[in-house]
Amino acid sequence: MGRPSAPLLDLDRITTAALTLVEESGGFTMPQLAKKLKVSPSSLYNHVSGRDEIIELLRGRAMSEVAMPEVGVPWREALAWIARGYRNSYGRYPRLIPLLTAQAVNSSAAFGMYNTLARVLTDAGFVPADVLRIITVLDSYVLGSALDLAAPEAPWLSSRDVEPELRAALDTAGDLRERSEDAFEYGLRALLAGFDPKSSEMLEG
Amino acid sequence: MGRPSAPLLDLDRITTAALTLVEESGGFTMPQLAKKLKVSPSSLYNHVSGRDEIIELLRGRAMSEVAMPEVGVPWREALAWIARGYRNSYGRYPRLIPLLTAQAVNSSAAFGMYNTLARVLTDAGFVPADVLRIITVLDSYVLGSALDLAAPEAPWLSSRDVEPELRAALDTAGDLRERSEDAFEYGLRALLAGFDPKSSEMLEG
DNA sequence: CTGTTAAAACGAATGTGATTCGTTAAGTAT
DNA sequence: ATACTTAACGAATCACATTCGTTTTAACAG
Repeated sequence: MGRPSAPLLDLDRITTAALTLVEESGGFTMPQLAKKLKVSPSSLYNHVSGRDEIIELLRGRAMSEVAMPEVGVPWREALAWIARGYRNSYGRYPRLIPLLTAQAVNSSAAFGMYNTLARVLTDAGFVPADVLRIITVLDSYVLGSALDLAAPEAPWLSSRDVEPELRAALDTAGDLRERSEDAFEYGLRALLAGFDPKSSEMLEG
Repeated sequence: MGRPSAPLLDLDRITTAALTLVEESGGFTMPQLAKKLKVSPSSLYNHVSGRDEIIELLRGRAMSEVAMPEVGVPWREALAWIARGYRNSYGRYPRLIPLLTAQAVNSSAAFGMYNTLARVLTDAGFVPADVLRIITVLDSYVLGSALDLAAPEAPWLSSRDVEPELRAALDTAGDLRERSEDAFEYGLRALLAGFDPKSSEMLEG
């Protein structure tokens, strides 16, 4: 065939097609991706170094939608804002999470967020050690919540060795998205209430 | 060769060898596994249905070491105990996490833990909806913390677009294991302090 | 224009990995 | 002993990621 008049591929189209495949089937392969783009698998290598780079593009796409809070808002609100944005960016594409966690992070998209978090927390009066702790905690919590969202519904309902207390709890549940969202807000409230710059100052003198 | 006098394989040996490979190299393939067991790849299929079953065996192995708290301990202590045990069971084999999160859960090992959590929380006075929320939150937090532990050290140190507040926070950090452990305890304390059966009653009654 | 270079597609080939199948030999129950 | 099952093997299949050599065309320099 040779080079076409108008390029058939670019990073944006590749990313979009890959994301569609991931949402549809929970994964993607190079042949599938090529087929969706009406192109041969080897053509993809004219634009990306390999499959791993496509995964990093997907990470970037997911992270690109996280908005930072304005300056001046109270620190708890700022933290809540960032955490929600971070989680929502993953929540939009839940089946992407297992792919992203299987590979080391190469996207610099996360750094803007970490910087903002550090500034907000420092201004709030937390000592540096606690700033690091809180950033780590929020990061873990958001990622874990996103994973929960990606989990299948099944295990909660299937088994028969469920005792009454657990049964009662499970019976209050709506669908996965709703339950996950609800639990996320509940835990976020608890976390933020548990963070306290006062005790941070006291510990270090 | 034909059938050997003493069986060369069993589930335990397969699981142990796979776990060793995962810890050494972050993953395993059937040929690698077979080689480590001095056996041909196809022989493995006499004992397991496929690679996925081996991953479930690994999940079971990791979970088997979680101890439940005695009855009668205050609910916050009981929760902390379970959360730590759950996390440690993953923390022992950090490189296993990405494998486990990439696949749906089939192991029933988690149910004992969920049942215990539900009983403890119900006895503490939480309404069923909050019981479910707290279980979900703890599950997410522990899994997220384990993932954090599996992450590579690199990204924190490499980049140069790190602002002063973040820089100061990062400079307080020891090695990954220590930092992760420290942050986990910090967040767990915050979470537990933020949970309150009193407000649980008020909202519904 | 015209000739050169780079870009972007292709098909064929390679190597690895998971899994299946037919065969063989050793244990086990009748 | 005979028949059945278990557990190994080697060969074969299929899917996938990636590389390479080739071809066609776009962009550009003279």
